[in-house]
Amino acid sequence: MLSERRLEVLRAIVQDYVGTEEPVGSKALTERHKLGVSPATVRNDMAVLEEEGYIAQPHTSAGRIPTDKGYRLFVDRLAGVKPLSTPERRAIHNFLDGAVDLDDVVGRTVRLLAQLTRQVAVVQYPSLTRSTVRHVELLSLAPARLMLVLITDTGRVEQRVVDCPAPFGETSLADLRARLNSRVVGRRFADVPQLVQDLPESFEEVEDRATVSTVLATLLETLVEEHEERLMIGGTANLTRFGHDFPLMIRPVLEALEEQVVLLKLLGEAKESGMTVRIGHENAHEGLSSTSVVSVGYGSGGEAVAKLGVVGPTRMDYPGTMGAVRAVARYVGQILAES
Amino acid sequence: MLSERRLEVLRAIVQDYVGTEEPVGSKALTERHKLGVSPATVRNDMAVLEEEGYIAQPHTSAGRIPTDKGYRLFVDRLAGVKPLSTPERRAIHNFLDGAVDLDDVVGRTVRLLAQLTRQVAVVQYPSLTRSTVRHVELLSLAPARLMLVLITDTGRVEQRVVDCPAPFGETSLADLRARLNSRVVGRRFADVPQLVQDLPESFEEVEDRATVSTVLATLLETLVEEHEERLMIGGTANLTRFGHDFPLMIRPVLEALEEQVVLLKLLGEAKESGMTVRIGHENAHEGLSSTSVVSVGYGSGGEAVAKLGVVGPTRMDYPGTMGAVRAVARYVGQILAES
DNA sequence: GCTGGCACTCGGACAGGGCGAGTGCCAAAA
DNA sequence: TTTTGGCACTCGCCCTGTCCGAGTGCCAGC
Repeated sequence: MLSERRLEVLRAIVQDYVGTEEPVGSKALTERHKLGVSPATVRNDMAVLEEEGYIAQPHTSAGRIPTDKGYRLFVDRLAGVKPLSTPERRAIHNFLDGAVDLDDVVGRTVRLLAQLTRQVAVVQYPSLTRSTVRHVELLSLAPARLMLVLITDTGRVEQRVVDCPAPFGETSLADLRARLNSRVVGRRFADVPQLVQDLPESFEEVEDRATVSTVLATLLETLVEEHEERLMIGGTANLTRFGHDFPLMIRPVLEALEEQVVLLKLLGEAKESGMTVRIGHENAHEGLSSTSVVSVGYGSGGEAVAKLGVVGPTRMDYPGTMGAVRAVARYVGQILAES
Repeated sequence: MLSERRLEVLRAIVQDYVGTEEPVGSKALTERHKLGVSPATVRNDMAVLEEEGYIAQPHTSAGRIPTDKGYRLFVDRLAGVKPLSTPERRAIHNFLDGAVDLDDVVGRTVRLLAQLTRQVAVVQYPSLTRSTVRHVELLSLAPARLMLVLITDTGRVEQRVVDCPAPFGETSLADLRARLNSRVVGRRFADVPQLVQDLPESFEEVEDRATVSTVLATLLETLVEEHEERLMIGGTANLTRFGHDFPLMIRPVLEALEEQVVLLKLLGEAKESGMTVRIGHENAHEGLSSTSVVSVGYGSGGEAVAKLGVVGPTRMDYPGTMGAVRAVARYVGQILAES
C-alpha cells in the first residue's frame, strides 16, 4: 500500500507530464507543487513508485513518466471528473441545438467532442436493436421489387431494396404495410422477430406468402447485421497533437480508426453504465496500445442506446476529457429525447 | 517549345521521383532510362527545364524534383491513363457487388478507392437536386408534429421532423401525401419547387394550409441546404505515405479533410464531365497546396449525379491513380443504375 | 549540338566534447 | 525510522568541425 504522500507524488507527476509533455524530475516537482518535502525525499518516493511499476524512466538520468499502470491508479483514485466551465456548457448548447436530423446530431456531436477535448471523437449511431419502431414503410419500385424503410424513435432510418419472388399487388402491399405497422410500431426492435413470425401464414395467396417471407427476412437481416452499427469519427487532425514522436504513433491509430469493426468493438467493450476509461495496453487492439479511450453510453431515456467517446494519447487530461465526454453524452441524450 | 527529348527527360524525372521519392540527378537518369545521351546532355536539358519552371532543386547540389507546373505538363501531355489490371478489375467487382444499400455502396467505394490508389478517397453522395423523386412519405409523430421522408432514385433517403403550426388530421395527412406524391414522383428534385408551389391553396381549412406551407418549406429547405451534400472519406492512414516530411504536411491536410465544405467545394470545382486533376497550388485551399486531387463525376445514367476522387501527394502515380478513379466511377455508376 | 573532364558546392553522416538535468547513495539530522 | 543536504556519477542532447559524395555548371574538344 502506497502512502498518502507517494500517491500525491504520483498525481503531481501525472499532472506535470500531461502539461509539459516532458519527463518530470524531482526538483521540478517540489518547485511546482507544495509537497512540503525536499527533492531528496521525492526521489526516494519515486524510486518506490518505479519499483511498483507506476512510473518509468525513458532512459537513465532522465525524469520519470507515468506508466499505463500509473495512469490507471491516477484515474481510479486520484482524479475526479472535472465539471465543464460555463462557457463550455454554453458551447455545447449552441453547437447541438438546431440539428435538423439524426445525421446532423451525430455530426455535430462528433465535431463538438473533438473540439472540446482536442482529441479524436467517435460517436456511434443509436443502435437499432435497442430502439423502438416508429414506422415501417413499404414502397413499390417495380412489380416485383419493393423498398423497405425502417424509422426508429431516435430518428434513424434504414432502407433496403427487396427483390420479391413474385409480383406483389398494390392492395396486398397496403395490407402488409398495415399489418406490419400495427404489430411493431412502438415496440423495441429486439422484439420484432417474435412479433412478425406468423405474418406470412395470414396471407391467402401462396405467392404473397413467399413475398411476405422475403420481406420479413430482409427486415430481420437489417436488424441483425452487425455492420449496420454505424458510427462517425472526427477530429483526426488532433492526432498531430500526440507529441514529438507522433509520426510513429499516428499510423497504426489512423488504421485502427478506419476499421469501423475495431472501433465498434472498442466501444462495445465499455461498461453498460458509467464511464469507461481504457488506458494504453488495456485496449485489445495493438494499434491503439499507446492511446487511451474514454467512452460512455448515451440514450434518450434512462437506457443507453449507443456509445460515444474519444481516443487520445495515454498522456491526456483525464479529468477534463471525462468531464467533456460525460457532459456531451448527457446533452445528446436530451436532444434525442426531444426529437 | 520544348524539344521531344527534353519532354522525355521531364517524363523520366517525374517517373523516377514518384518511384524513389528522392531528387533525381543526371547520372541516375541516364542509367535508368534509355535516353541515348550522356549525363552532361541531360544536365543541359535539366538546366533548360529548370529555367522554364518545370523542375526545381531543393537546394544546390541536389537532384531535381518536378514542380507543380512540371506535373501539369506531365499529366497533360506525357502521361496516359493506365488501364487497370485484370485482378484489379476483379477486385472492384468483388468489392462493390453485394452492397445492401446506398450507405453501403458509398462506404465500399471509399474503401475500394483508398485501397486501389493507396491514397485518401472521397466519395460524394448522389446529389439531391440531380436525382429524381422516388417517394415522399409523411408520418405523424404527434398531433402537430410530422416526419418528412424523401427517397431518391439513387437510394438516398433524407428525413426531417416538421413542427406544424396546428394539429393536422390523419385524413388531411393522407390527402397531402397523395397529392404530393402524384405531383413529384419521378420528377427531378430541381423541378420540385415549381411543382408544389400551389399546393397549400388547394386545401380548404386555413390551419391545414399553414401546415402544408410549413411542410413544403421544410421540403424545399432540405433540397436547398448545401450542407446536406454529404460525403464520405477514407484511407486517411495513407497520408503517412506522404514522404519523409509528412509530419509537416499531414496536419493541414487532415484539417482540410475534416471540413466537408472544403471538400465539397473541391469536388464542385471539378469539370462536369471527364476527369479533373488539380495539382498542388492549383487547389484553392492552401492546406491542400502540397496535394493533388483527381476527381470525376459518376452517375447511374449518362449524367453525373455526384463526384468522387482521391487526394494524394503531388508526387503521385498519376496514370495509375487516374485509371483507378475512372474505373471505380464507372462501376459505381452501373451499381446505382441497377438498384 | 553532344560529350567528357574538372573544379566547386553543399547537405548529410559521423565523431568528439561540454553541459546540465537528474539520479542514487550516504551520512547526518529530526 | 524518516527526512534531508551533499556529492559523485551517468547519460542524453546539442554544438562544432570534419569528411565524403552526389550533383552541378562550365568549358574545351569532337
